[in-house]
Amino acid sequence: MPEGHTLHRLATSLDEAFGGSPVRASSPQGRFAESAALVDGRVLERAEAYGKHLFMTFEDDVVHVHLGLYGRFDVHRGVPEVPAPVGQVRLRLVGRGPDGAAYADLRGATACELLTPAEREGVLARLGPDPLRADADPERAWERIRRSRAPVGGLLMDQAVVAGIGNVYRAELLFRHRVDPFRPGRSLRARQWAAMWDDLVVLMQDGVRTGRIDTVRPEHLTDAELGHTGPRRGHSYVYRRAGEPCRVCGTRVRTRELQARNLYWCATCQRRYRGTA
DNA sequence: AACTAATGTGTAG
DNA sequence: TACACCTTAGTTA
Repeated sequence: MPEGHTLHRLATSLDEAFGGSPVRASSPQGRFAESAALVDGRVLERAEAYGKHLFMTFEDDVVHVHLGLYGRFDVHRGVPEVPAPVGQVRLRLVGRGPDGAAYADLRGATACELLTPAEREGVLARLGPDPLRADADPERAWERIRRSRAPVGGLLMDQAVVAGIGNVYRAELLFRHRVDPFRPGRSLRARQWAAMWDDLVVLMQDGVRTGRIDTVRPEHLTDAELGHTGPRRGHSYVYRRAGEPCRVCGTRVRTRELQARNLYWCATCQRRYRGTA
């Protein structure tokens, strides 16, 4: 589930479980063993997320994690005893908080590496504004979008334009604003981008709160969906709904590969752009 | 039990 | 554009 909201959730969770205290770090799977040994027993000062990147700071050593497509970092707090690792655990952190023992297991990540603070800045320099950070400047994203001939559906996935958007937020944001994903960035208007950004901030903050991506307004949910209680996947307008009827107009949702990722959209609600920009 | 697809990114060609 | 990475949830048999 790793889009930006997942990483921000994770940073908070790691901070609460281990922040400010010494942690034991190890790599049961072995691929991060040397680096884990370097931070083992030291104080985790803080964990923070920028877009889909996670940084855990131990003085001048920064553990940089990127979950990629299928990585997970599961944090367990208040356990009576820390269990033996199950499966391929790249990095395990163990600590002790106010509510007992805590441990976290990282598996399947694309990146788990030790960086210097300067290298961390290098990673950050390649990222666009992150809607989940209070200091994010949507104008920086707009400057790229307004000058680009590339399809806006591709621009939104570019982490140098906006940091933290993935395939789900991309598809859903475009639908909610009735924007054709193939429209060139430069055909958008400033006011439209401002509205999309504001919406994205709310959607992603919701994602941080709930741990899922829910983008469908209540009036567009079925009675069955409204009545359903208990854990479930987030609802979407178009993401992974290829061939199903659009929740707004009933047209079958379409899908197509764009830059090696599955794009979903409703060709009726997101009317084809025919401008000359 | 076997098989597929996946919320991502980097590299090679 | 293709695929390597390396894991799991969901589907099919």
